[in-house]
Amino acid sequence: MTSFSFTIQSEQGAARTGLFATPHGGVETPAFMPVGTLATVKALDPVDLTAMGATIILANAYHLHLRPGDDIVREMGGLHRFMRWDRPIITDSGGFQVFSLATLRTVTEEGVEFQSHIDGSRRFFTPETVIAIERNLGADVIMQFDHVIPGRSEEVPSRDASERSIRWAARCLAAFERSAPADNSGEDVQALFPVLQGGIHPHLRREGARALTGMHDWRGFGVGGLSVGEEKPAMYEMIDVVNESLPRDRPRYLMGVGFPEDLIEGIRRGVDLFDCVAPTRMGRNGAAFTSVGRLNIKRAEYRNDPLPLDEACDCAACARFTRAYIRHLFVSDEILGLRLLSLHNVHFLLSLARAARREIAGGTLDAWSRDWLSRYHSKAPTQ
RNA sequence: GUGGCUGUAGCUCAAUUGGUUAGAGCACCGGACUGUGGCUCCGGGGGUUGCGGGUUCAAUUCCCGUCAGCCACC
Repeated sequence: MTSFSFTIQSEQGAARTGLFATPHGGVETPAFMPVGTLATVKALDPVDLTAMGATIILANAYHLHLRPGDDIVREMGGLHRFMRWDRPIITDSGGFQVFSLATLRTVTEEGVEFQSHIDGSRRFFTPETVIAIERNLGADVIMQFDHVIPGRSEEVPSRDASERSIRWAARCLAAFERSAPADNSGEDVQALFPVLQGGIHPHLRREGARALTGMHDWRGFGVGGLSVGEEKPAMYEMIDVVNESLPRDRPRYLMGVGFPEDLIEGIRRGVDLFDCVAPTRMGRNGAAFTSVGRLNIKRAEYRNDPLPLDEACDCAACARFTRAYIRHLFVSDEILGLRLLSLHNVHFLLSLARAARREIAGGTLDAWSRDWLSRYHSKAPTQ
């Protein structure tokens, strides 16, 4: 198994299971990747993540460049050694920050000038500087610098951002190839993924896919610019379009998604990799995913509830703690509460992806996902 | 015992010196969060203005009494 090979193992409809190989080990797909923007999945230890079965996590080049600095990370032996995570890592480029920190940046063809949200200093990011940062960080998969805009954008701005992202993909690729290890045994220890943009416009997605696939034999593809404010049906339609437009034998990474229902819908449409802040962010804000829907642990009704968060869950939090206790922790602002809900939510998405892999392999994905969604939307995790 | 000050939402305080339906922050009760703000945002419930009288078209506001807390002085 060579580095970054992707082997499809079973298929059902558009959905598939596979094995994505990296220098730090293989990733069974479809997979959910917990987000560790600052080289930490907030509130969780790598030991926790390993125990839950996480095989790959995401970090962020923009944030780590600002603090502690990608030079520091490199000096400390790279991201894996720095944070003590020896399995695969992907770094996002900062393209999403072009969207999320829109009030703090100026976009030009050359690149993006950010005003640091930490100290106000001005930092100019280009496809070339971002690749240098991601080389220093040393993740297995690195994402191109792209231009993300709001999901409901009209055709003109969508085309503008999409075409700029394609030009930046070419510049990232050139910088990536220039910086490939010289003493090589032939193979780069990192893989660069482009990011397909195009908003909610099917023809822009198709044109973008054609341009990217014609540019290079990429090891995988990011699908970006979704889950950024557009309606869910539009997002699902775009996933369908992308699934038909991208090469079948490469992993497809739907960036920033998602909620449990989005994982199911994405997997059914052929997505292989997901990342999302939802489990940890919502966990810190008191929301737990359960098999019968979302549960807000701060609600008064759980004050004396002896049940676990989710009776169908076998995570470390559900195995030991009651809703009443975790609610108490939240109401009292105790940090263990954040940790337990983060743990539970990440476990929830990891086991959801695990279950989906099993169902695809067994050819039962359709019925299973229908039942799963029906139960999830059935309301009332109380009783 | 005498004099003074203060009593408004669970808490801390507003209310243009008598003028619509007494407001705000926090707390409480709900909701939102998708390539990360333990952030933030959006809704909601809650007051016989210590109590009892009086003056007035109108009282949280002025007057009398009373209760409670605090301060000062015998």
